[in-house]
Formats: sequence, structure tokens, C-alpha cells
Amino acid sequence: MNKRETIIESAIKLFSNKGFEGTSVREIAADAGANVALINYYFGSKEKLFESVVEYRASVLKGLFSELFNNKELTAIEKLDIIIDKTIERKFSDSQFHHLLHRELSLGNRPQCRESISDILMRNIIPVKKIIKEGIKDGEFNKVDVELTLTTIIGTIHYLLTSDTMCRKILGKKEGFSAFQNKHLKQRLSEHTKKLMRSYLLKK
Amino acid sequence: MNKRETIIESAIKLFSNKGFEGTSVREIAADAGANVALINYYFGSKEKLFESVVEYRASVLKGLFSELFNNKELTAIEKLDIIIDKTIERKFSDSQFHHLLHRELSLGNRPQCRESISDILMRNIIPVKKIIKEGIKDGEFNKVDVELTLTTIIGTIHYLLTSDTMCRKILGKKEGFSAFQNKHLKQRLSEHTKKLMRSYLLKK
DNA sequence: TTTAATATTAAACAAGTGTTTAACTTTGCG
DNA sequence: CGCAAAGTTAAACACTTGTTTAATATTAAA
Repeated sequence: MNKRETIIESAIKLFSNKGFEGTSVREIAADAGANVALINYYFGSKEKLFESVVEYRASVLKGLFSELFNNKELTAIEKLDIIIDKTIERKFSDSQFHHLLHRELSLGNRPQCRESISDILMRNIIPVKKIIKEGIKDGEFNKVDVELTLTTIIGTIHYLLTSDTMCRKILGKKEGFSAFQNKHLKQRLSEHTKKLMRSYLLKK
Repeated sequence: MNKRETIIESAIKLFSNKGFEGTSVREIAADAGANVALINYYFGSKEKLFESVVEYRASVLKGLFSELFNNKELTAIEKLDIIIDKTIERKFSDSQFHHLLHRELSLGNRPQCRESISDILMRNIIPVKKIIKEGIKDGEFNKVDVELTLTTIIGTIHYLLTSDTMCRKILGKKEGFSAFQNKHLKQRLSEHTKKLMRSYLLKK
């Protein structure tokens, strides 16, 4: 890993934990073991470093579900099951970064940055939308509000990951419980979301 | 409205829009038409101003659903309908402030602040939990995962309000569409959430 | 009106901010 | 090697940050 990537990794860690404005370029440089000037040398500015961070990680999230849409052997509800599990897996394993995206998304500054973040998030949402629509067209699903149904799937998973503190309180757990590294919770969330979708989407 | 309150109001506006770290005390003072030193005179520090902001607004959100729990004339699903509508109404009318709370909640700094914010949010969640539990005990509801069901309700509403940009993209709307002031969207969200909960909770 | 508490101010403070400069070192290619 | 490009550095730059100080203005009670 070269110094450019080291800086990006440190930036991801610090931006995720302390926010964009709450992190100084000197902190990032120190964490990466690099000179402050290197940040401007490689990225031009702190703001452009942020954009690089987003792009850098975005490539990992890229097109996770697109091939699923073209699969003809699975039913729509089976596809949705896979989407639910993968979304949970992804959000749990990288909850810090997802917080970073959503935090900056809710801010009034840097509108261009909001635009690119929402584009990244949409890449994983569009295939889900298509799959639900297809399920309805094929008569497998009830005629539901497609956009809000996918909002429910993502929103349920997302809200549970709001913060470790919040998650503990919702679940009524004691202080020691670490929500984000809990395997049982992922399983529980997966079952809940799948059952919910089956009862709502599948015809009785 | 005295100067102390004027400062709090300006702080709410600016913190909501630009985040805690992204807002300077001088901006707040300027917006409130007050001298910078007044912030430290009244609140002691920027951080304590933030706590005052949270407390100030928390009183408004206080105990919105507690009396609903004790109501014996409504069925559990009817109570839930009311909760859904009130939650939508509240979040839509004050989406900026809710973003502020959730943004700071997801940050690693100021753990004591996270604690008080999650306490505030829980005040509105606990009665919902009770109502769903009661519905199950009375045999009106299926035996669902209570904590995750309420997460679904709040998460659905919350996620749609992530950002105006994001909301537009999810719904497939053009640039002009302003999600947060749209009456039709509130109605649509209300119907979706109620239907979802009826199909999931009520016995067939 | 005197007096003491409260409110408000401009100015200064020290520390931290992102960024730039110019010098120096390392790298890789002809 | 020679040399240019890329990488890395310490120091300085100009500016903003939250906070404090000490002086002044306002208020309200005695």
C-alpha cells in the first residue's frame, strides 16, 4: 500500500468517526504517518480528499445486485431474500463508512458531494426496485408501493445501525452489548425483514 | 424572545444545516444579531450551547405517545395508526432537527451527548414498544419481533427523510420536487406504513 | 439618585485550520 | 552515471477557531 492509499485509509477511518469538519488534515497525516503537505500534493485539498475517499470505497459497493436482476432461475422473493442478507452483511461490516455517507448527505454544505453520494447509494437501490417491480408484473407480488417498500427494507436495516448506543437501547440490552459485531443480531434482523416482506408482498 | 433564546434558535438552524463542527460561534452570533462573547456568557461554551439546544427542543418532543398507551377505547392497530401519522407529521415538520440528532449520534466524539440524544429518541420509542407488546398479549397481533417491528416503522419514515436529494432519487422525481414540503408524499408514506403493519401484525 | 447586578460590547488571546513554498531526497529511465 | 520526474519534508502563511478580558451600557431595586 503506497502513501496515497494509506492517507485515504486514514481519512476513511477518521472522517467516519469524527465527521468531515471534525477531522483535521494534520490528524489524517499523523495517522497515516505522512507529512501534512502530502495531502495537498496528492489530492489538492481536504475537500477533494473527501471525494477521493468516497470514490475509493464506492468501487467496492459497485453493482452488487445487477447480475441478480438478470437471473431467471430464482423467484422474485428468493432474489429479495438474497438482497436482504447481502445488504445486512454489507452495512454491518462497514457501518462506519455508511454513517459517513449518510451524515454528509444530510448536511447543507457541499451540494455536489451530496449528489455523488446519493448516486452511489442509488446504484444498490435501483436493482431492488426493478426486482420488486418484476415480481408485481409477474403476479408473484401484491401491487404494493414499490419505492416505499424498498425504503422499508433499507430503512429498517439502516436505522438499527444508527449508533451502537441507540441500538442497545432499542433492543433493551445492557452496556456491554456490542451491536455491530453481534452475529445473532444479524440473523435476527435477517429473519424479521424476510418475514415482513413475505407477509407484505406474497399473495395470501 | 430574549437574546438567549434568539441564540438557541439560530444555533438550531445552523447546527441542523451545517453540523456542530461545521458551524462557528461567530456565525451563530451573527445570525442571532448578538455579540460572540454572549454565547460564552450565557452558555459557557459552544459544546454546552449544543446541549442547551438539545434540551430546548427535547421538551417539545416530550411524551407524545404516553397517554396513548393508557387509552382503553382504541385497539392496538388503531393506536399504531395514530403513532404512524404523528411520527410522520413530527419528522416531516422538523426534519432538519432530526437530522442534527442522528448526525451527532453517529459520531464518535462527545459520548455524553450521544447518551442524552438517544435518551430523547427513546422517549418516543418506548410507548410504541409497549403498544405492540400489548397487541400481542391480547391476541390482536401476531407474535412478531417487537423491537425490530418498531425499528421498521421508524426506519422507513426516517430513511425517506435522509435528504431531499436522496428522496427525490428514490421516488424517481425531477429536480424541482421538494420532498419535505410535499403533502401527497406524507399521505403516501402513511398509507404504505399502515398497510405494511396491518399485513404483518394482524392475524389472517 | 445611588447602587449593585445583569447584559453587552470591542478587542485581544492562544491555538488550530487548510494551504503553499521552496528545499531536499528518492526513484526510475536513457 | 546523469538527470528529470515524483515523492517527501519543515517551515511559514494567512486565516479562522473558541474563549477571555476589561470596559461600558442597561436594568431594576433600595
